[in-house]
Amino acid sequence: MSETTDFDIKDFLPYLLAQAAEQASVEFQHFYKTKYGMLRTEWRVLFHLGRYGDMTAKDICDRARLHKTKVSRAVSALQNKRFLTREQQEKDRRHETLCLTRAGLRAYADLSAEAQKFDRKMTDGFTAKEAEVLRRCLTRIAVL
Amino acid sequence: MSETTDFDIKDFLPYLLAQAAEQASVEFQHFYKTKYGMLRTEWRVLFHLGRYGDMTAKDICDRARLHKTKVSRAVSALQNKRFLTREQQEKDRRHETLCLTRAGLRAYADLSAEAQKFDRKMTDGFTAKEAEVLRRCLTRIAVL
DNA sequence: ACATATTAGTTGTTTTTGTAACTAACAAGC
DNA sequence: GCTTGTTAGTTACAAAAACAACTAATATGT
Repeated sequence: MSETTDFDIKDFLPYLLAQAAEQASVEFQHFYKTKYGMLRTEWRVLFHLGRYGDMTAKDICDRARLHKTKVSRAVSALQNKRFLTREQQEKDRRHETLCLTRAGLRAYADLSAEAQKFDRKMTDGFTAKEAEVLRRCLTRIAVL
Repeated sequence: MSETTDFDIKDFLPYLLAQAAEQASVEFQHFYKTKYGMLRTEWRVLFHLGRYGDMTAKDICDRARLHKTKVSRAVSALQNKRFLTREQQEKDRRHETLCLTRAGLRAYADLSAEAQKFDRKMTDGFTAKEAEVLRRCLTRIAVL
């Protein structure tokens, strides 16, 4: 405990990241949780399908960097909520294309709009330059 | 899906924050998990005691913004690992002062040093200005 | 053609978390 | 002094995440 001078926890980047991420997550989950009873993974799967078009569960795993079990369960949940349907591909029956239903598309449009609003509100407090640096640094740390 | 133009998921700050935090967490957990078999909350509790001195579980809850049940379990786990002891206060027997043992202090010194190294390595890729902006933005978002 | 390996996806089991209900100790009002 | 309220901390139970083992379909090597 001698040479380890004064290293405050608020100087520790992983801690700052965790706290900031947690705060943002808790605030935004209001929208998909209370309004649609969705879990975070469900919201992400919905977003991917809505934004990037129909794809298989595997595609979502790769793009969203989610584990296949998480996606599998999120897909089932979204299906139970009638937000998507599955279509088995003929040439390879292991693949199922996931398609948003009318209701799924509506939920996506709503939540996506809220997300944009939320994002704007978050960056509001910063200058354009700061927001740009923040995004760039985060993208780099996240190895996206 | 019409007016909701092109809002990429990588433009969504909560997503970026979650991915960056996850990445940092996974990388750093190597130290406390593989070396000491600790969970993240245990590492945080250990850090607080090592850095800010003996205190009660309640103090840690407040400082670290952790729920009391999480802290309670982390304290038990650290006690089982012989990293801390509890001392009931005489004037108020509800309070227990948590004290790191010799082994606990050693683990703290080690992990704290690793944390500093890790933090430096993380910010290495950025300019001083960028790192400063990043920390300031995160601190603000985390409402610390 | 057939054994072996891969791939997409699901299911089951174990950890970890979150939430609520609980105990024990103290404080305050009257 | 005794009811009521508050605080520190634990425990029990439910929700969610992590991990491993599994099925079914296809691909590959010989």
